[in-house]
Amino acid sequence: MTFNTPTTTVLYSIEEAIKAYRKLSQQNISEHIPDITVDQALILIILESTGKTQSEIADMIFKDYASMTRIIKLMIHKDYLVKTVDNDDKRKAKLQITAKGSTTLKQLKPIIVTNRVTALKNVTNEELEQLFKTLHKITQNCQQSL
Amino acid sequence: MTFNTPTTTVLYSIEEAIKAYRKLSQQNISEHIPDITVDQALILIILESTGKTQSEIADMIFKDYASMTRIIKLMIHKDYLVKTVDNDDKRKAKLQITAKGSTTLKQLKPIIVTNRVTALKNVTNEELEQLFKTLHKITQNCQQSL
DNA sequence: ACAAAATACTTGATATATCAAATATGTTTT
DNA sequence: AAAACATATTTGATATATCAAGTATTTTGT
Repeated sequence: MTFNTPTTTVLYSIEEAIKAYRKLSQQNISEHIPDITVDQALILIILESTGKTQSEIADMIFKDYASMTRIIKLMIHKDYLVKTVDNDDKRKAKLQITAKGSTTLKQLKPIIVTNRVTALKNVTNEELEQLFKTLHKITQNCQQSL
Repeated sequence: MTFNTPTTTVLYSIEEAIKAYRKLSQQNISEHIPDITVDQALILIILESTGKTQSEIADMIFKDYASMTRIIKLMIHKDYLVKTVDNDDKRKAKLQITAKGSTTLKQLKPIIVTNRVTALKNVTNEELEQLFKTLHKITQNCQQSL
């Protein structure tokens, strides 16, 4: 069991890649929509297609529920969302996209597509599939030993 | 240019994998050393082998300089590090590991090795190499278009 | 029906992330 | 040598991450 420098491990490369992608994404989003973050954009997109609850969305984008509460609060304050109580289960929050949120969503989509294309330039389908597989293996390994 | 749900892209899988790994790492570290974070552990390891400045370490572990200042401040407060002014260049900070830091480092190393082994269980060398290559490509793609 | 447990979300405290502006020291220009 | 610029770090403001504890609703067990 030799001890490699942390910067030489593949887990470091994973971190590096995701940070680079986040930076690119945020920058391109901010150029057009100055007051929204990558994660807030994600939340808008998820809300558009599904009627998920706050916690379900949090799980989808790997956020803590506490963080989620605060992010949602800011999005409401910026008039991207409105929040009402779900009458079928009053514990649940019903989140809806506002008109401003809808307009923003339209602007966001092509930017996000471009970001993905940029990030995955010259990455073949085989590479992508392999990447998926290996990452999934790593994720499973980590989750199983908890 | 179709718009895929964000959760179906490989960039999502990258995020998922790194979050799972961070959670595993933090949990295993906390079991033995309750008051240190994964990143603080990394800083100790980097400081042990090199005489890097604060900013250089920040670059290595993808931290903002402002964050770095605060992390270091906490590590000093917890008696893992001491900080003095570099006499050759008084702008620079000289960081040194304390006795407590040294002891902690000894405890940390096997934990970190185990975490890596756990995360990469059943991942072949070919897969690892391929993973490195593809991630590097993605990182380059993102950085070049900034 | 009622207490206990579970679920969905919130709040508080503290750490970290990020951007912009500030400070202090070094280097270069003229 | 003074001004202009560059580098290393810090500080302030705000957002987010994380853990623990709290509140408000269901749901379950008996």
